[in-house]
Amino acid sequence: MAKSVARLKDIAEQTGFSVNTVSLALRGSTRIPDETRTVILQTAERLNYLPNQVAQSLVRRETRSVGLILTDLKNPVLTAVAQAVELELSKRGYTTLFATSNNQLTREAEMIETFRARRADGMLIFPCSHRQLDHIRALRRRNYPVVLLVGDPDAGIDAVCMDERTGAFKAVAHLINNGHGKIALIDDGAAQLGNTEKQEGYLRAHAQTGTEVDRRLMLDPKGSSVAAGFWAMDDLRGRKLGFSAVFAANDSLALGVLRYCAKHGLRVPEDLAIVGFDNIEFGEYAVTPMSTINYDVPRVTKLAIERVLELIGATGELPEARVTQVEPELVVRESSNRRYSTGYLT
Amino acid sequence: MAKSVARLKDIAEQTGFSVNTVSLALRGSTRIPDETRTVILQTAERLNYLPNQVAQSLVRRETRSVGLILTDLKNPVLTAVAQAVELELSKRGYTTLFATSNNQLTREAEMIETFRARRADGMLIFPCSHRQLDHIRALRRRNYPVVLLVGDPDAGIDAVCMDERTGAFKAVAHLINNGHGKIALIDDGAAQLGNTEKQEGYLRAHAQTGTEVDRRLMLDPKGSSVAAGFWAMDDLRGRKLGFSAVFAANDSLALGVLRYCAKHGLRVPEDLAIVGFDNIEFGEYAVTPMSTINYDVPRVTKLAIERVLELIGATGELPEARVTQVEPELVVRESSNRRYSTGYLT
DNA sequence: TTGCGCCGTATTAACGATAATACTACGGGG
DNA sequence: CCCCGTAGTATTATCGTTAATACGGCGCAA
Repeated sequence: MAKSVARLKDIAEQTGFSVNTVSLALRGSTRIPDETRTVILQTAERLNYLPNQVAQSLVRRETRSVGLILTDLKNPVLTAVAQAVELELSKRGYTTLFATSNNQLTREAEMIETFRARRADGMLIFPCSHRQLDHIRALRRRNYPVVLLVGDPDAGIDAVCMDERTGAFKAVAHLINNGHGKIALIDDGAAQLGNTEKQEGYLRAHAQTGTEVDRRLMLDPKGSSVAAGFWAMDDLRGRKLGFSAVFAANDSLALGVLRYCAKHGLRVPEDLAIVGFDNIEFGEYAVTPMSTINYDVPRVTKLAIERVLELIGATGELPEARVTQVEPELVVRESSNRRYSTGYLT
Repeated sequence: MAKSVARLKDIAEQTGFSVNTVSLALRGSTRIPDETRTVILQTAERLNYLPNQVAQSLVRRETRSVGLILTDLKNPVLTAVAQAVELELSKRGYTTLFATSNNQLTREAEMIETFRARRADGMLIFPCSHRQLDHIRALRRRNYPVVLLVGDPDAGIDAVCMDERTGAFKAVAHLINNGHGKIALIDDGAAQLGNTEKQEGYLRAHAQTGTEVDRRLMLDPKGSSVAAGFWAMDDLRGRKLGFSAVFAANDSLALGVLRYCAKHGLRVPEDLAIVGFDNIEFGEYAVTPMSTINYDVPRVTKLAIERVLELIGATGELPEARVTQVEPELVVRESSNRRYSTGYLT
């Protein structure tokens, strides 16, 4: 805390009024005549007075702060969420407390406790597992305002998120419609953390079109960096199963696949079609512009913040949990804009 | 703030001890016998007690929080800084208050005031202008611990940062050594905000090698997105000045240039050599891997946090401001790994 | 038996603000 | 001429915690 800052008491002493009068004057009470107010305001200005929000929080029993817990900032779309959340909250007079869980459940739980101790008025959480939510459910049960940024409709926790299942469905259906029969899936998280939404979309697209799934084409890249995508592609080719398209769970992975193709002389989309997820700028401006599923950051952010502020404003018991899933759009670019024609990769 | 949480008083009432005894017991004082402590701990557990950090902050006169103000999260390197800072601070028991200035000086000043009102123990700031620092200097003069993440050695404010001047120098010298004589500079910020470090490095490299500078090859892309790089390149080519290399102030811009080349059939590095800045993964794994200047995120983060905690820990007057510049390394990849041989672009 | 020390716990006063209530002087009405 | 309302300001309690000090009782030594 800054070494020695002016308090109401200091202004009181300098002006000869009581602490309470100073407080009232600074807050613009009508009970204080203009003359008195002017003296007080000038003194406050001179002393560079700024109300101590810690003390205010204590007495008002609200901190006007919201905790934001993300898994990781390597994914530019999470970054965009972080920035949008901060901007929107600050417009409404809230400060953002920020943390990343690094996809570790224990750290996620720790950060939740930290924010609870700091009495954040509410929290926005991108949980690392979409299934293991007991610690968060417990929070909600104690009437703590929480909004998740991924949605399990049955979790009993508020959520605002992209409908990943539908997004993945659209991506894979698009590939199938373009004549692809053997489509690889590069998706992390499904295995350890149970984040299976995209996988489910992938499977459902196959099912609805009567396309057979080769489960050996489904691969967990262990991470979601560009490098992970590169090595996932390397791994897939090593399996010699033949495939003509890849759906990657995010654009970083997809760009890794693209880089692999460039390095090994595979043409995109002629030899391999690629669709990513998130619609980051690096995909749009890749040397082969990347087809993808758009993540509607502004909309998700806006709805999530509105919801959490609604919960914060609720008196007594929290209202029933509500899950809002935003329908994602397919964005077709060069990396998948052709009907399948050449042979399967081997 | 969560609706109704257990307080020391609640534990006191349930156990029959006084508030103070409970407080001492929970903090592990030796004056409390084990028997008493056990009862109190169990009750605390049962009531899901968590100390109210707001109250603690008030009485301890420190919040154990640090404000982090960045310009923008579109640049992945700033993102990486944000994540590293948060992780490192949380290891040391500090919470990160987070804000972005969107490169607006007024918003930067606002966020500083917000954090000051919240009594953040210190601040780490990526200022939007490296020159207009009066508002920050004023903070420091009032003994507020601040560390900048860009360094002006003469600003009288602590700073830990990459030596951008030297970085730019290395990049441009590398291009000149490879035989390039006409090198474009794509660098935002220099014009409006006075962030001229990279430009200075660019000029110095020319001066030291006796290479003439054509100032018409220096361009402000107005922004630092991939798109901005793309259009900057478009603009440059429209000038018909002839040039064989580009140094871009960050990798996003450089990737935009790369995309432009792909779209217009220019080979990289044969027709155009490109060097970026920051060393982001998307550059490393671009279809033509991008030469760049490495931004040593872990080192900058570590030093900056150490310094701000040092300032926070200082008693009385703050020590003399100290500016630490980390020497950046040139990373040569495919986008510039050839001696200049073909003709100037026109 | 008296007194001293110490152990365990309670009481009181901060921290910096807000909020409810209490005073004081002045003016107007009965 | 006195009482009452009100404008302007002060006093006091409160938020949830920590810190300094106070207190009561017991054991032990003189």
